[in-house]
Amino acid sequence: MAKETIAGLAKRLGISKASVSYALNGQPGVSELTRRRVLDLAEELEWYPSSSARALSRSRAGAVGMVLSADPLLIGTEPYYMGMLAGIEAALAEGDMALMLRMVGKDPAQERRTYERWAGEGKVDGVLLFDHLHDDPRPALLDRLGLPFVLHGAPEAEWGTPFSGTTTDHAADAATIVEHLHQRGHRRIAHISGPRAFLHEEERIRGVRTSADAHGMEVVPFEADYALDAGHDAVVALVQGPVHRAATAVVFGNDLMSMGGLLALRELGLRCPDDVAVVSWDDSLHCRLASPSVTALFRNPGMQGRVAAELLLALLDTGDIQTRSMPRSELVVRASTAPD
Amino acid sequence: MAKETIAGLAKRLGISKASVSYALNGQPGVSELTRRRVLDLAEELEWYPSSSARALSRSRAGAVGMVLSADPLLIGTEPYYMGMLAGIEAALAEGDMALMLRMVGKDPAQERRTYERWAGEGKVDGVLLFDHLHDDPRPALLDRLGLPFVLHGAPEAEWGTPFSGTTTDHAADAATIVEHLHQRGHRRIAHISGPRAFLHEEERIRGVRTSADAHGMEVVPFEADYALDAGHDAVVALVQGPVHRAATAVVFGNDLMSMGGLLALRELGLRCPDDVAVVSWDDSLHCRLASPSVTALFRNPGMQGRVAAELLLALLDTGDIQTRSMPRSELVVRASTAPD
DNA sequence: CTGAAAGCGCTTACAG
DNA sequence: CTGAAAGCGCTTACAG
Repeated sequence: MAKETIAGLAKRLGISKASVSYALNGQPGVSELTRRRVLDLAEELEWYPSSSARALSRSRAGAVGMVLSADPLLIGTEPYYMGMLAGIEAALAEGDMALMLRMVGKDPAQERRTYERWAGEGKVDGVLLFDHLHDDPRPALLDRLGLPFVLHGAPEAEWGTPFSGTTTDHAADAATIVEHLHQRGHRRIAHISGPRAFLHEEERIRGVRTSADAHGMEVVPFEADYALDAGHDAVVALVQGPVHRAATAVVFGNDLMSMGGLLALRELGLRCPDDVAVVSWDDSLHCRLASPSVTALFRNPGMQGRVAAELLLALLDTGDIQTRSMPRSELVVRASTAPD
Repeated sequence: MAKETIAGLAKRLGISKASVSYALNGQPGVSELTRRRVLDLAEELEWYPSSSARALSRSRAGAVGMVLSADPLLIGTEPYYMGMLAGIEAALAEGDMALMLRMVGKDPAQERRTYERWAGEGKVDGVLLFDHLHDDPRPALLDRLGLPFVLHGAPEAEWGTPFSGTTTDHAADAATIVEHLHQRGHRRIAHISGPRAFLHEEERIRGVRTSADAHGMEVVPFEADYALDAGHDAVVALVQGPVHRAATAVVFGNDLMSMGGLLALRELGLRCPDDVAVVSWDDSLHCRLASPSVTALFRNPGMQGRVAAELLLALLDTGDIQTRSMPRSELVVRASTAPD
């Protein structure tokens, strides 16, 4: 069974290749009857047009790329990524786009070379970008490479972004968390953030401070790196710091750090939530299973991924640059901030 | 800057397209000097050959596919998949192959259609298969489609597999677990497995029974579905069963079920490990963080993924069908089986 | 070692 | 609405 081609179908049906192509692609130029005959034959033969031939003649790869550039260890334990991936993939599949996935370590050079190569080879039609950095070199790079992209989870920008992306109101999320803690009676809180190199962490830090100020609360900021140990060590450092600054609640930038923090509290003989309450900026099974279970912000990674992918599809289709703001995240209140 | 092509490079260098192609692909037919000039120019121009043109003329996509067909919720919370994915991707990247990822629900029809389409379109050169089933229709399907594949985590087969794959000695893993429990003094254990539809679960069940028999231990098998709640409910059912069959240790088929089991024990007022010890067939952060922390089998998903990908690369390259058996997994002993 | 040419399997003006 | 033809950018015998 030699591989069928469009020429083969045309011959079988006694029509031209062009007609087969038009029929296949839902374009005008063929009668309904002919179209049906083509479609039926393709289905009967279980035949699909060659994606590489199509890509070559259309100058369109039919795929979008995604580089996961975090520490593989972190990625593996961060349910956030998988949830997002599922959402992205679902949206892309609906838009008939394949997902090309590349995992590189925390190596910016590798990520850059991947984009250069993808662009040069025409391997993908666009890419999804995460974790917007200060002076992020990637947007300029991708522009230069002519590779369309969507930026996921960018802060709500005052500076009129010249690119597509989903935006999250991190200040609103911060307010949700801070207000919850205020309501629970906390007046001094610590905020263990992820690296400030990420724009969203800057925004969160600012948001927490602003909201705390508004409620007459004090905030101790602390920069960490999302790892379990980082959360642990941050708590140890905080507790061993000057007593007069002791916080009664700690907000962690992700679920892993929250878990590390919980371990540290236990080691230090502090009880949660009685001595120190805990909130995680990401929800996950870890938060649900921990004891005490951890109050967490549900950011709906699946939905966020889906929307980002849809923006990219739209960008590729129509060239429309647009931003979509994500709905405010919901706080899932659990035992770690329970009123005594 | 019009997109460069091989013809452009040839003209710039005053040589033929063929020479450029030979130079690029490390094939004989060009002088070293010419080769260098071509390579240097390509690098200077930051130029890469079009992947679709290459794919079309070579009849090779330069990508392999992977369908994740488990429940998205499960995938998101199962660190096993991400670890494996990282290993796979690393190996593929080294072999200059792209990874095409597709996530479908627990819908066999969707998975099948994905393969049909990938094969028909020539979108991927091969696929990676997981979770070998009883009477698995996929190998025959892929053979019919002419899509090379590697089966990951197949049991050590007596029946001379006609296909490439990594094999795991599940009986040996079972022995590791059972012997550990025997040593800890347990004589009656329960084994909450995943679905028996998976060959590896059958093997594990058999292995546990064999090893238990050898040590004069009794086993209560229980089939579940890997979900958190399934682990929970299984424990409840076991505990509420006939008293004379009460087990002093429970082996869970994965980490999620172990967590569910732990929750159930707590609800039932049973202490772990004092009343009931727990072992998980997969290690993960969950096992490390749970209280008590859970003794678990470390199966090294990253390495397994890497090997599976390497087998696929070899298969695509040379057509060599081979199996590679994975090293025996290591048991990470933690509090859930600690001697009192 | 090099050049001219056919071919991979589609898409898309263009003329009828 | 249909057919003949060029073109997408490579690879690969083939003849020199």
